[in-house]
Amino acid sequence: MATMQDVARRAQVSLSTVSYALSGTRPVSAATKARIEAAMAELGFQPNAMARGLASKRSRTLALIFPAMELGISGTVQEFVASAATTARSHGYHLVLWPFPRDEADEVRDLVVGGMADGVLLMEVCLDDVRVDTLRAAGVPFTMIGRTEDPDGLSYVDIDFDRTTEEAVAHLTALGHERIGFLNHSERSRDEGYAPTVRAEAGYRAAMRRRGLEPLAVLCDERPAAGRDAVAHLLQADPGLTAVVTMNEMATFGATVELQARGLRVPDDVSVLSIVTSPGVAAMTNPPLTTMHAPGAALGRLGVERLIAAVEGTSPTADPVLLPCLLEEGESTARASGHPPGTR
Amino acid sequence: MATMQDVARRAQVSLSTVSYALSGTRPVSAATKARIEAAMAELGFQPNAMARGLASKRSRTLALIFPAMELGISGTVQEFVASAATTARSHGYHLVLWPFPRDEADEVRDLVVGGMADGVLLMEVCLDDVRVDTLRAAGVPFTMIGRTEDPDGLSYVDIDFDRTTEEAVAHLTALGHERIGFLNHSERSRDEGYAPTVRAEAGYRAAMRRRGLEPLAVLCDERPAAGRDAVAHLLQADPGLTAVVTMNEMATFGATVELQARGLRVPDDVSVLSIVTSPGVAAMTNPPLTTMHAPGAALGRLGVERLIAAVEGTSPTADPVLLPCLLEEGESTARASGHPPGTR
DNA sequence: CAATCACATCGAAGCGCTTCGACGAAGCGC
DNA sequence: GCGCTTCGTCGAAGCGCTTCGATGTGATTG
Repeated sequence: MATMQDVARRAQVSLSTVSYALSGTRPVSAATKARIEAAMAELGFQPNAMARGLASKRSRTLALIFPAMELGISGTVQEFVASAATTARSHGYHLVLWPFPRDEADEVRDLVVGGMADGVLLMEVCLDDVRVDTLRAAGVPFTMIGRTEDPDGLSYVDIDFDRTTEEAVAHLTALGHERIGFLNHSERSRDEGYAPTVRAEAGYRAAMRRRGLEPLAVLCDERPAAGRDAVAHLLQADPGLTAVVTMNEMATFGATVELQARGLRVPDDVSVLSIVTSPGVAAMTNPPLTTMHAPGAALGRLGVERLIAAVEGTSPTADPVLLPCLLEEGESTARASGHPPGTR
Repeated sequence: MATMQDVARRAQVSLSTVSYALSGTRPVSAATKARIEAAMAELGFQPNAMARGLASKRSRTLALIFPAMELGISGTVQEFVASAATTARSHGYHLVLWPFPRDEADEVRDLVVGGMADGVLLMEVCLDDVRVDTLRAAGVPFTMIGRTEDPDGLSYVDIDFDRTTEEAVAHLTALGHERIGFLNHSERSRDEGYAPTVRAEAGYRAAMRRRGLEPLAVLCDERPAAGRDAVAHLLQADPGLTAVVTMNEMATFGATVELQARGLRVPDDVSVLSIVTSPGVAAMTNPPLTTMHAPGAALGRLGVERLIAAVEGTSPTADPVLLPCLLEEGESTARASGHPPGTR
């Protein structure tokens, strides 16, 4: 490959001038710059990332750590990745996804210590996450997507589960619903400290209590069949249920089927509101779901911006961000039917 | 951070000896090596990847290019990634996922030209893929997951669609089925040159014809509702259908529902065989699907091994690999019912 | 018109590592 | 006891870039 030296010779300037022309670090006259650019084009010059990284002590690469093997990659994550990659690029960074099991915190740290990445975006953060401690101890710049139990002083972006569940319940009560169930993620996810499972249920319970309503929540595996069972449980606990908030896409598929199998029409008899939903999921059921979809793209952009701020050490520490999911009207929620509760 | 020079001083050896101790390129006495290792541990030494890369002209990184924003990341891809990452690591490489839209072939090339990666794993290769031409022209080592229309001379690993569809049809005919439909991916995927859509249908048709059976295939969007419509079409075209081979997970969910909605029991009246399936999908329907699941893990391992061979230039060009999907008995296929065709 | 000042450019010193040739000290056969 | 090889180690030369201080050149000023 052509080196900068080759370009310099060809453009009849010194090596350093080529560097300045490329980086804009110092002024270069228009004529010189034009010659340099011509030389680069003729030689098909491509700067060597390693040499650049060694000299500048920056790789201009951000590592998005994702535990590929452990949890599914949902549509939300895709929106997130696409937006994060675009944002990184517009700031002159590469965004790469680096697969690491959650327990390999040291390896993640060494990526940055060894100079392969300038900073780390941590996905699937759980309430108590070793990686956070390791990275903090090593002074590695990082931003969490999600947050630990006590994220004070850390850089993060996350879904605002309190507000999302509050708005979900508000949407349903505005339609006259009072007996509203909650279909959560799995018990396993909760036991592993998966934060959404915990935070969303807490938010839902609070939202119900604030209105003097009785919360009714079930955990449920991420399978359609489990969703059917979960609906059965909910209806057994309260046969007068008129609405369900779900935060479990696979289970939601089963849930709507089970409701219909029991002769309960959606939304005429029971409303279904799917929260923290991936794009495209709404269209997958019949009727199309009313959803509150996760702000994946916004989180991707904001997460990268925060990480870059941390890497470049410009802003002291940008404030954390909490974004609610956004309501998107489908056809699975409607005004509560007139049935007095429990008489159906 | 501590440098190799620091380690050398502390261990009272020269810099080069440290390097040899670390790489094993030249023999180092046990005593010296022990001192060096102690020094490294005390200093928390972590070699600088950029310096190493600059000096050795190798990044020891492989880039898995994936068009994140365009197609979903299925369970198969996850198996694939996990296995590829593990294999890469066991050979001393990092595997990173690099999100690039399919049309940014130049950027992909520049990753390697610029030294950020030593080679490229190309996912979601379609029949006519610009990236392949660009990479080949630049002499960049790469291996395809999938293959172009005419992949001669290129390094690739792929699903053996001919054998998979042949075995799918064989499985069903062995059960006495003769009227077997095929539920394919979407028309859009075919128009974009998505290879599986084309190859699987061709394989299915050939397998049917070999047996003197009439093929009946439909394209179908990747949504459950579309799967329901597709089944309706198939049954309209041949009301005597007793089995369906599906290669479209989302549509398969809808397909089983539609069959049951029409009073056709699975598998008693109609068998469903889902091919090129992700792990875990089988359990998502009722009854659990009989599947032929995609050999994601094997492809990941083999793909990385081939790429490393190309990068290191050891083997001339490892032979391409084609692997069939593996049959996994579920409860959605059974012996054809006794109905004379069309009399149901 | 000498002193001053931007501006554009250059040369050289690293960044932290790999790798090559060289070299001293043993160990060997004869 | 001599040359010879082998083993373990060292010093130095880069890899291709960024960046700092220095320098030359006109234009600007009192």
